[in-house]
Amino acid sequence: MDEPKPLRPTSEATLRRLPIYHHLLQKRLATGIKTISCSQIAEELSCDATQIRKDLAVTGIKGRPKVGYDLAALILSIEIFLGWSRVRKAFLAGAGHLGSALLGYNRFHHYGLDIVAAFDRDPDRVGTKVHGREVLPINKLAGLAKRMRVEVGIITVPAPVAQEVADFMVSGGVRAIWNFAPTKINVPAGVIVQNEDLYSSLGVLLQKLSAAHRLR
Amino acid sequence: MDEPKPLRPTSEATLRRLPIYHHLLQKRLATGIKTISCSQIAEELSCDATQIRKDLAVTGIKGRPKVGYDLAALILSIEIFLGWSRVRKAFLAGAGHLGSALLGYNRFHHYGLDIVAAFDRDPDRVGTKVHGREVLPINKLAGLAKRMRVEVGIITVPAPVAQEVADFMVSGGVRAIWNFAPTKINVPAGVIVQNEDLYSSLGVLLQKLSAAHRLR
DNA sequence: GTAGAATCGAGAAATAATTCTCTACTAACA
DNA sequence: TGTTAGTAGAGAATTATTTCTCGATTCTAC
Repeated sequence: MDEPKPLRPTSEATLRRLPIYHHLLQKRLATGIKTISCSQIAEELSCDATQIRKDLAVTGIKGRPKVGYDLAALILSIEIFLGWSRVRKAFLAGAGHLGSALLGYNRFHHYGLDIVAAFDRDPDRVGTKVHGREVLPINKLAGLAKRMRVEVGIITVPAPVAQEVADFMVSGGVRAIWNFAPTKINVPAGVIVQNEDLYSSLGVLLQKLSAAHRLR
Repeated sequence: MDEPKPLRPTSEATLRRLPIYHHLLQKRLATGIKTISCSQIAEELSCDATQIRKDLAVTGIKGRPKVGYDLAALILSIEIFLGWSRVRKAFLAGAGHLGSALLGYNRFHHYGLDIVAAFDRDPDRVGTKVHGREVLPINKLAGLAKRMRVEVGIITVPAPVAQEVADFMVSGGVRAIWNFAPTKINVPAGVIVQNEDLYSSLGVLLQKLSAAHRLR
């Protein structure tokens, strides 16, 4: 079980598809089947079988001709590759609507993430509980992150204060930031930022809708 | 002001970047400046100026050498291209944590979307109000969508019921679906689906974090 | 005016991603 | 014990995307 040693990092497109396969595979595992082939996955997701084969290859899994992959082994292989097998502690900053929704996702720990505390600047929110986690004042974030060795930060504050919050996280030793604020945040080299801009998705959706209108 | 006539549809990568430029441009507009160049945007977002120039070109905007683009015109050009200038009605299905959070976004109508009603299957939720919108029973969705000429559907229900909800939306004449459920939904040709899988984003983030660990 | 610096825009080159093709292997079946 | 059909895996070909290069344009300063 030697780790794949990628000279170049895996492409973002592949990384985004792996969780989609994972969802499907788990659904299939529940039905009791033991193996699955790329052609079957491709059929189900209406995409190309070769692409799936290449995607799965990055996780280091080996399949057998005429049979496919061992389902349980494949799921595990994806989980290990994506880093879901080791649960990492996360702090969430911004206990508004979206932040609360994320705190309500109680399956994140199956996907490698444990949101251990929430932070907010609003004194009315501080001290309340959201889905079982107490909301702490934002100025405690950096110190606590360092003490608790928190690796991941989640930003759900408004855009104008996102950079400030990111700076707190970085100074607390956070190594990866999941940024839901629609703004660029600057971090030192080595800190990973994953932007999650709802307006970008909405833009894609509505542009396609507009383009479809235009064609008729 | 002739529309750009793309032989091929604009790439998803470009569509995703346009809203990011839009955010920055609006921030700059507030400072009172009148024009902006690709090099300035590139500097701010730490990316390539040529890429920005090509991205902006798809909207049909024209710039002037040595000056750049007229800021207000550029913002408008992006908004028109993305379909944000015409507000479309949307129904949201699934008034749970995430659904409520989306209903709380009160700026969507600036981005071409007006969520006019929410639907849910849970009788305890039906009849309550979430951020000013009454929650209606899911079996009314299709009929109302047709009557109100709703064009967009937002799915924030659990994965196992996502397909069923999508079918309701399609039968109600919805032409584009924003799917937050981590599962594939099947729709007839011509209906646009934009998947928004949080677990995919999380996968990207955590894999990069794991890979960074492995390198040390 | 004229020179120089900055920028757009278009096409070429380089890079990355996807899809195609072929070979070798495995299981089921006659 | 062949024979056949289905599949993984590797590499080639194709396609898409990003980056580079260069000429044309326009503003600023002298």
